[in-house]
Amino acid sequence: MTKRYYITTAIAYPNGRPHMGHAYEAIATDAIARFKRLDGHDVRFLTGTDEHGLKIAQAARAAGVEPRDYVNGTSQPFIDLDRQLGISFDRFIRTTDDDHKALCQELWRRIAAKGDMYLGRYEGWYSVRDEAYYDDAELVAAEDAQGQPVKLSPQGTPVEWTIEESWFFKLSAYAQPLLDLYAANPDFVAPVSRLNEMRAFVAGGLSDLSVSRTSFDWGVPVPDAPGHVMYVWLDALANYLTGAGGIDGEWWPADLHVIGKDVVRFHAVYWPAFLMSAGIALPKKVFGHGFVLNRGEKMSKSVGNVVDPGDMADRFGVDRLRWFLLREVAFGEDGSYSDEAIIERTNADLANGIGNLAQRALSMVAKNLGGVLPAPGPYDGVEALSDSITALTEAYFAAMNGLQLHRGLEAVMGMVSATNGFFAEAAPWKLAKTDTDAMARVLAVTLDATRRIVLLVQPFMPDSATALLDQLGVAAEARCFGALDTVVAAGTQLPAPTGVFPRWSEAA
RNA sequence: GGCAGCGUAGCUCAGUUGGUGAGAGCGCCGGAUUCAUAACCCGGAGGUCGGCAGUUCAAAUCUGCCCGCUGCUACCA
Repeated sequence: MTKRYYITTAIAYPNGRPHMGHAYEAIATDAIARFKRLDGHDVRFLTGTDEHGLKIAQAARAAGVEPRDYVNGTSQPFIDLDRQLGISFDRFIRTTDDDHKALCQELWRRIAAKGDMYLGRYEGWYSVRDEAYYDDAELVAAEDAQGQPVKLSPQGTPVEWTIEESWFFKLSAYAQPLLDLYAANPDFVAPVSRLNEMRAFVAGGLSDLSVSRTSFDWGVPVPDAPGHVMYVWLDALANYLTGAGGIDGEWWPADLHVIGKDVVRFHAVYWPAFLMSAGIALPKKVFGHGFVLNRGEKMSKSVGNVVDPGDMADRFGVDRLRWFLLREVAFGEDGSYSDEAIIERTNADLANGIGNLAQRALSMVAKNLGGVLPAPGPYDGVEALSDSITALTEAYFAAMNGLQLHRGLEAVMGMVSATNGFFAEAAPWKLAKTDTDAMARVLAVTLDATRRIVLLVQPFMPDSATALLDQLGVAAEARCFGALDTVVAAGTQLPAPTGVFPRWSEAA
């Protein structure tokens, strides 16, 4: 029976254009999904957009269109970006999808049936103009026409203390169950620093959660409660169930929710509490990745450093961008990107490293052996190389299974370095003049090491890896990790080699 | 304010329970080489291990204080 693996990204809020953070999360999650597929799992990969809520309704109104039409337009760029970046999702869910809305209501009914929903009052500073509540801390001090001090919303509109009817979820009842969950399964939230934060937060006591609103209607209607729409997070989190095939979906529970560090609480506290209440299994793991910053700064229009990830991919190439983000940024930590850093990193790793390794060995086979792949055989350093490759392959799998994507690539680069070292030491270009049999063996050993390297790099750079595997004569059915030890048969005719990773020069 | 973490070569970071002269990658400089995408290979320079004071025969590694940074959280107004 094939192992199954259900992985998700957070769903994006399409009230603007996708930015680098979306691209980063999609790429990282895609790499994990591809890794699992190559590792023999039957994978379900879900991503999408979170289309309900007040802000969308406001944006639609500002644009003079219906919310539904508005999100039809704004979710499309996210889909387009995913396709451009080679994101191998199985479903792009939109919370406005009919099956999702039905599921939300079913989830609500289950929670209500458990007795965890009650009607109460939600109080706060409300701006009629904005149709929004604000925290005390968000208000700004100002003066009215009489010079009296008043508080205004961040938009400068008047606010008044307002009480509205709201359904509440008995989150307070789940503090201990959540603490038990963290204790029994310390891997539930990663990195561990996030788990510790959640534990501290929950240990401090939980208040019940307001999970419906009557002040706007762009959301999923609460069953049997006219005028109420669901709290957007309840709606949004439920997408993982919808994407699993329904409330008792075949893909549930999820193996991994990949999310940004800013929404860890929703996924590590609220979500499991909702699920426990509804009597549904919990996801296995929640991973909060860091943010990628443009030259270490948050993108902002005033700083003028807003970067369109699609433009970036066009300029550098999708695989270069994917490689950079996953190799340079420690997965789970914040990272920084810039043109210079991307060029430097990818030139070093891809052009000088993997690409050059493949090219130097392949071109010798082409020139000296008519492009016919020779058989590997003994030579000084072959065993040491083999040992090194084996150890680093293990390191790669350990890192990948532990979601240390950057460590996985570090191991791969170690393999590249070891292979280049072997090649330089054996100097097959000298053997070409003295011992062509030895030369052939050395080239074959080098190419097989290269084959292993490229196999492992597939989750990160699917297109480039495919091109390289074609050049290495690797059959389409011999590209999964189960075929790592399947050496390409000697005598295979290889195509004429062409560089896959051209060196980036400033002239370009 | 509380809790947690961090501050090590230009950059990103490793550095088990304190103990050979403090490391890796990238960048930089030099050498060698020519199969290859001026790449690869070899070597080198460069660090008060945030600061101060302690504990110890011995501290980047332990303790205290200080400075700076980050995350979570609370509160005042």
